[in-house]
Parts: sequence; C-alpha cells; structure tokens
Amino acid sequence: MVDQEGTSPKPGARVDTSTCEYIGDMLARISDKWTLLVVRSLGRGPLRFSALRREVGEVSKKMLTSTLRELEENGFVTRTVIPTRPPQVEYALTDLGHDFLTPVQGIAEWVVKNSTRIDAARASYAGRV
Amino acid sequence: MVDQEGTSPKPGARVDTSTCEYIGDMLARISDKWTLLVVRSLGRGPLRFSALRREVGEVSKKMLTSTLRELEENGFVTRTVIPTRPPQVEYALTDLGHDFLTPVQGIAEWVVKNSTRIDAARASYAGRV
DNA sequence: TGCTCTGGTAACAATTAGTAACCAAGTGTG
DNA sequence: CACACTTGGTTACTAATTGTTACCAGAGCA
Repeated sequence: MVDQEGTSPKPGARVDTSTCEYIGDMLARISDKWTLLVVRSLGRGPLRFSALRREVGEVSKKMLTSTLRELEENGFVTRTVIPTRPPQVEYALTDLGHDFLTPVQGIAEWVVKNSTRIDAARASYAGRV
Repeated sequence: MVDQEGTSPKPGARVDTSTCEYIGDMLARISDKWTLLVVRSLGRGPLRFSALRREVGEVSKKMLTSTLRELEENGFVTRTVIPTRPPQVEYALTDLGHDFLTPVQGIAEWVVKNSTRIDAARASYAGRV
C-alpha cells in the first residue's frame, strides 16, 4: 500500500455510527457557500428571486437557483410562481425551514456575541505569523 | 447595462448593515465542507492529524490541512507539535473553539431531532418530481 | 426602436477541491 | 541489509464546483 488516500472501514466509532453519518451528511448538505445565508434571508419573510438575490449579496443567479433547488428538495423552502405580466417567483420557508432558523440564528448570535474574541484571535494570529 | 451580475451598493438594509456583513462573513468562513465536521470531532477531545482524519471521514490530507490552518487563524484550534520519533501534531479546541461547539451542537441536535421530518420532506419532493 | 423588468438556462472560464506521489527520520520485518 | 510503514505535511496535476456572460420571451415605457 503506497500512501493511500481512501479510508478503510472504521469499526469502533464512539457515538452511534449511523446517527453520526446522518449528522455529517446534513452538515455537508448545508455547508455550502450560500445555504445558511439564504435561509437567514428568508427568515425575515418570503422573497422573490431577485429580491432574495439583492438581499443575500454577491450570489450569482446560477448559484442562487441551485441553492434554492436543494433547499426545496430538502423541504426547507417552497417555490410559488405568481402569474403576473413577467411571471414572478416567490420563495418562502416551510415550517421545517422556519424551525431550522432557530439553530442557524444560534450561530449568528454566537458570532455577534463573540466578535470581539474572534477579532482578537485573528489579530493575535496575524501578529504571530 | 446588459444583464450585469455585480451588485451595486444597497442602501436600505433592514438590520445594522455592518453586523449583517460580519455575520455573513463568518458564516461564509465556516460554511465549507469540513470546518463544522472538524470542530465537532475536536469537541470530543484533542486529536492528532491522522486520528482526526480517520474521525472526520473521507477528508484528504490537503483539505484537512487547509481547514485546520484556517481554524487556527480564527483562533478556534491550537496546533501543538510533539517531538516524538516521527514528530506528531496535536490539534485541540481553544476556549473560543470550545464555546463555538455549543451552536454547532445546536445544529447537530436539531438535525437528529428533525430527521424524520427531513426524510419525509425529501421523500415527498422525490415523489412530486 | 431601444431599453427595462421578470426568472431562469446554456456555454464557457476561473477557482477550488481531490488524488497520487514524494519527503525525511526512525521502527519493525524478513 | 533491504523493504515496508509510520509521522504530518507539500507539490503537481486532474476533476469538480462556481462564477461570468450572453441569451430567452413577453410586456412596460419614452
């Protein structure tokens, strides 16, 4: 075996393996550049595609589309087409998505509360290097 | 102007703009594929590089290295070289990193609690499509 | 007529992540 | 002795993901 990258089966996991895998899977699912940002934006109320794009920031149409598709697939948001002159599409959090907002806000609040410590740590690291 | 992708300055943000940007920045910082997984693994105690790699799962050395470097830079983990025969390197959460574990565990717990609903939503979407 | 808006999509470019090999010093195996 | 294997990486190359740009279609407006 010459420095293999692949991981072989690991028998002795500390916590229930399938639960761990499930969490890991979900964390991987939400750990992309836009998902949390989009959920947070929709947490303040339903938004149309363009409004959401303005709200989130520098997200491209393509990535916003694919992020929303995946959130839809996971049951976090609904997509409603409003048949106006140029048809508009409204995105809103489902009950599940709204509940998910709680832990997400938890992170956001933690970040705000600890911003001083984070900045201090970063400054200190920059100083050491 | 022909379908510009760039976003122009947006004056009327609902919440304090700089706070929002700070949160967005931090969310972007932790929303990569491995950060949350690594923090969660180190939450159970300090681990050496290889042990951590086994714990996290299918992460490549390269990505684990860069993830750990960024966590170090943000003051979430410490890196300690143990001068043994082949020198070993131990990674551990700092106080800041340990505190961060709380909101991260919040997400993990939410996922476990709501796994039934998530699975149901996914199945329902798969059925509709 | 020309330019705007709507919510996308397709083709291509740029960035990022993953893979495989390598390093160097020391241990164990045949 | 020669080989394999350990440690924590780095490097070069490739694969996958993201971002950019242009385009669609139908209506509004000057």
